[in-house]
Amino acid sequence: MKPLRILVADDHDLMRRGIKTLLQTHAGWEVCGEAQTGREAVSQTEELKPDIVVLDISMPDLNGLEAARRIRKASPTTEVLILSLHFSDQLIREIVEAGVRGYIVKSDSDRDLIVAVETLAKHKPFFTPRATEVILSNFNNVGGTRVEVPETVHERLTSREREIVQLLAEGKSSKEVANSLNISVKTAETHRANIMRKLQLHTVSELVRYAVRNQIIEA
Amino acid sequence: MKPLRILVADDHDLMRRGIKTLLQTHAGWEVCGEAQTGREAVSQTEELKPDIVVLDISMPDLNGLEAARRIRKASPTTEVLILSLHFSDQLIREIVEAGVRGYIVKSDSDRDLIVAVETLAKHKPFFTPRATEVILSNFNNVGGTRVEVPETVHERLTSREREIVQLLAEGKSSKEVANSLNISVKTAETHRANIMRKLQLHTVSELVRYAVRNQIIEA
DNA sequence: ATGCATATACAGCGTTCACCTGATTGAACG
DNA sequence: CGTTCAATCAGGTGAACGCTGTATATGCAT
Repeated sequence: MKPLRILVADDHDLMRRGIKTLLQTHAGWEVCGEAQTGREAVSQTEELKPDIVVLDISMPDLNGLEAARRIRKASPTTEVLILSLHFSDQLIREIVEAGVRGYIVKSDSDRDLIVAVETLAKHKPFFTPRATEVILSNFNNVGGTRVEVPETVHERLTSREREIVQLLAEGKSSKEVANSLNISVKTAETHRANIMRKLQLHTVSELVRYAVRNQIIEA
Repeated sequence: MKPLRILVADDHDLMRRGIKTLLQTHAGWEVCGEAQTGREAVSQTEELKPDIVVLDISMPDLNGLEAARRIRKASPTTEVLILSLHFSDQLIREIVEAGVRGYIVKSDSDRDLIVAVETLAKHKPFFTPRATEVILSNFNNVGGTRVEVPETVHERLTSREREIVQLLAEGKSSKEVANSLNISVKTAETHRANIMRKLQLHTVSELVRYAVRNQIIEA
């Protein structure tokens, strides 16, 4: 039984070493190389031909997403596991399009990392339930008129809803939104509820942070 | 020779496990506990009385900076090592003021972590050259003309209030804050009102943006 | 020691808001 | 011509919120 060979790419030394140590405690797994940038990850992959590449998304020189695209193109049998700091709908969509078949965030447990690598070793995809939800909701849109622009979940909002997202994120109550738009409070509340459901948010706080991340408003 | 006892606090499971593994490979060091939030870190510190606490700066419930303040106050002989994702001048000033004597960023090498812990174990401060520069430049300014105080209104909040700011910004209602802190809803509401008055804010939205700007929470 | 300010904690009361479960209209689309 | 969806609106309920006022402990300066 030859060992499973893994390449670890993360610009944070501490993180990289931690992941390396974690993986190496697993019997039959070997960390065959390390990289600190996306560019290094690509060249190391070509050189070492690992079975699996663990890629942090935020790396200098060449980010993890672009690195993943090149790795998948140059070496389609190499599986890629993307690590990101925060959960991101947009990112999931992009990595799936890039042919990546594994995604976890750093707050996921170390068990998830192990299971993800195990799964990818069998050339099967691994996504956490939360990520799967995003992929599924996106899958539903594929049948329709697909524009070439990668749309975020944000695009699924109607124009009216996007308008209201901003007002809410700016701190307006439903009543104030209603006054601003000359509609009834009830209508504003319905829009608000629809927005929250579509974006899977539950509090104003989350809405504000969403709006800041998506540059709808500034912090 | 009794072992050096270390508490590791980081909300990212992978990171925490990585750090733990790294530290434990060092002879004579023992990770006596782990925490996922600042609040856990404080209570674990009081309970376990570790020699050193390694604190990630961005944690839910109670951030690393505020946790450090409390740890230093409650247990002055316990050394604190702050871990942050990105280098930040402002953060360095704040942690130094909080009596923290060690600071590294996650892109520093694992050697730095080891050396930092070694140094703190001798109750000596550890800062990377880059951090030292910031501290020095700040020291120089103290005597001279201190260019406009970037001191936020934040300073005027009490420790309890800062704690509540974070919970509110994370999306908790007054009721949930009350439950988290085991106080009555009325008290939570009073704190909330005092915070809003002191910071001259009027909506949750403004509070969230304030918290994001001041790195109390992340967007 | 004796005030005085402050941090922390709590309550009543009235207003407002958010959330839930509905409905209706009109436009687009095949 | 039926379906889907965007946009509009309502009633009812429970919770949140703002305001005013109180209580206790602590620390600090006079």
